[in-house]
Order: sequence, then structure tokens, then C-alpha cells
Amino acid sequence: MVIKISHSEIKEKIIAAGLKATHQRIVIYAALMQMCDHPTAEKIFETIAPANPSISTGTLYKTLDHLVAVNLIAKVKSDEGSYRYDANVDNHNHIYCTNTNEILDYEDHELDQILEAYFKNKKIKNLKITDIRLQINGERLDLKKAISIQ
Amino acid sequence: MVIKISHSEIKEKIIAAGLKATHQRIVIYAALMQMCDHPTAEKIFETIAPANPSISTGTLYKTLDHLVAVNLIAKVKSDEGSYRYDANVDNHNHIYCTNTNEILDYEDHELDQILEAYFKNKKIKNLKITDIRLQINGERLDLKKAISIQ
DNA sequence: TCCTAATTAGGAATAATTACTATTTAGTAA
DNA sequence: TTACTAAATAGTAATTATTCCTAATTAGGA
Ligand SMILES: [Mn+2]
Ligand SMILES: [Mn+2]
Ligand SMILES: [Zn+2]
Ligand SMILES: [Zn+2]
Repeated sequence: MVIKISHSEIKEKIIAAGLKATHQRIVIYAALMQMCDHPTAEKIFETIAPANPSISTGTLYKTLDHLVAVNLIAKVKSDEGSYRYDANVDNHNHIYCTNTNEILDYEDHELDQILEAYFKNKKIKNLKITDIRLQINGERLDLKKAISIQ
Repeated sequence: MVIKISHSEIKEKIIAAGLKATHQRIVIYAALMQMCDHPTAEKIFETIAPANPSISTGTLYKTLDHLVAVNLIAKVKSDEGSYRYDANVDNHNHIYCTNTNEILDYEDHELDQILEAYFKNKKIKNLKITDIRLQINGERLDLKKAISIQ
């Protein structure tokens, strides 16, 4: 999902999260918001580099860490070597496409409620559950068509 | 869960999976079976190295890949930089402990059935679901005590 | 405007993994 | 048993993703 949001709104979100709204942070956060495919750090770098050739990879990684720390973005595990990032921090699940390496969002309020209800009773001793995420692994059948939730 | 299995049974499992049962593969697979904490490649290396000083990291990684490919073991994503491995390939979920970096098994047949039933109706267009895994993230409260499912 | 801590650029260093290549081995067939 | 061959391995170099380092710059408050 592409999130349509103005430059100044991004600035405000960064400040509200307790960070200085530097040019680098705004650029990186704005770029990730436009990218709906859970990009790697490298992909984000390639996206912002043409217009911002002076932003270094050191800054990119540190900025991504900062944004994760204040919960403006999320770090997503992947099956390849590198992590991927997500501008959507609302509770949602991911579809991992094993043949295309796509990571797609799967939002399903009904399922969230089922799981919430289930784990309300099913206590795990000595563990405070912070969140529960579903990882749906599968194969995209027709590579010419997109995957879509009915 | 520690899987109690004899050396020759391991050998047979490797052959049944279509691989040559070499000393290296038997040692690596046997080691992982004894380790219930989803170890990293490095941890496995440290475990086998004293008794098998000639097994190289190249062989270890290639062997782990082979065992994953034939579905004798599973590669498990982690929040730190390295992957972790699991001798249990039966469908089960993982508890990720954010403060201790433990990865624990969470087996729950009742939950499996709920999810299976749910996704039987909820079709996702153009996707063949291969499996659905739950990632339970949480914090271990008392570091002196273990986490246990009630 | 001045000050200072925070941030950044640029690049070196590290960690995990993969790639490479010469040597060894397992399994098969003569 | 021996010979053969493809597969596997050891040892190590290379690569990839990420982190670390340090001097310079900057943001934002006094
Ligand atoms: Mn998303
Ligand atoms: Mn296990
Ligand atoms: Zn997402
Ligand atoms: Zn497991």
C-alpha cells in the first residue's frame, strides 16, 4: 500500500516520534512510504541516490535503525541475505512469495480477532507476548498477474 | 525438543532423502538434532569442531544447504544477522524472545486446525499457499526460569 | 549569534556466507 | 578387487550486507 502523505506531514511525524527531522531522515522515510514492496536497504539507497548523491550508506542504515527504534517503520525478516523495510507499522501479516521473492501485505481484521481471542486464553508461562505475526509462504502461479486477496 | 535417534537411523534418513550419507553430513545432522535451541551455523561449527577438526565452514554451510533442500532440516529467520537451523521440519511455530534471542518451538495442533480451516475458505488469488507459520514475539519475564506452554 | 550535542559523509572494518579449486571419496561397474 | 567418475570436501579467497570509526557539519536551543 502506497501511503500518500505530504513532505511537511512526514517532518511532523518524525518530530512527533522524538527525532530531529533532518533532510536525510525525511528523504529516507518518504522514499520507503512510496515503496510498497518491502525494499531492502540497497533498494532504498538506489531510489534516493540520484536526487541525493551525498547520502551515505552509513547514514542510510543508521537512519533506518532510528526509524525502526521509534516505530515509524518496521524491519522485516526475509529468506535471502538482507533485511527488508516496511513503512506500515500497523499490525499486519506478510505473504512471502518463494518464486519471486516478493513480500506482500496481508491485512485481515477477522483473522486478527481470531488470533487475539485464541491467545487471550492460551497463556504461555513466563512470556509477555508483544505481537503475533503470520507468515504466509507460497508461490505465485501466473507471473504475469498480481496476487490479490479476494 | 531433543530427538533421540541412533547413528544408523540418521544415516538411513540421509540416504532416504536422496543424499550420500557422508561422515560430515551425519555429524552435522546429528549435532543439530541434539541442539534444541535453533543454533546458528557458527554454534553448530563450535559443537562439532572439537571431535571433527577437519570439517570446514565451507562444508558446513554447503551441508546445511543440502539438508534444507531435501527438507531434513529447516532454515529459520532471526532478528540478528545470522540464520538459525532447526532439525524439526514438522509444521510448527516459533516464539522469538526479544530480550534473550531464544527461539522456542510452539506446537499447537488446535491452532493449526483453526488456521487451516480459516484459509480453506479465504483464498488468495494467484497464490498457492505452501505453509503458514506464526511468529510469536515476546519478552521472557523471569530470566532464571524457562518459558513454558501451559 | 553562539554553543554543543546530534548527525552525517566517507570509507575502513567486520561478520556471515558463498565461491573457488585442487584433492579426496563414495558408489558403481568391470 | 580394481578402476572409474561424479560428487563431496578442505582450505581459503572473495563477496555481501551491515556496522564501526572519525572528522566535519548541522540543528536547534540559549
Ligand atoms: Mn507494507
Ligand atoms: Mn525445533
Ligand atoms: Zn508489510
Ligand atoms: Zn523450530
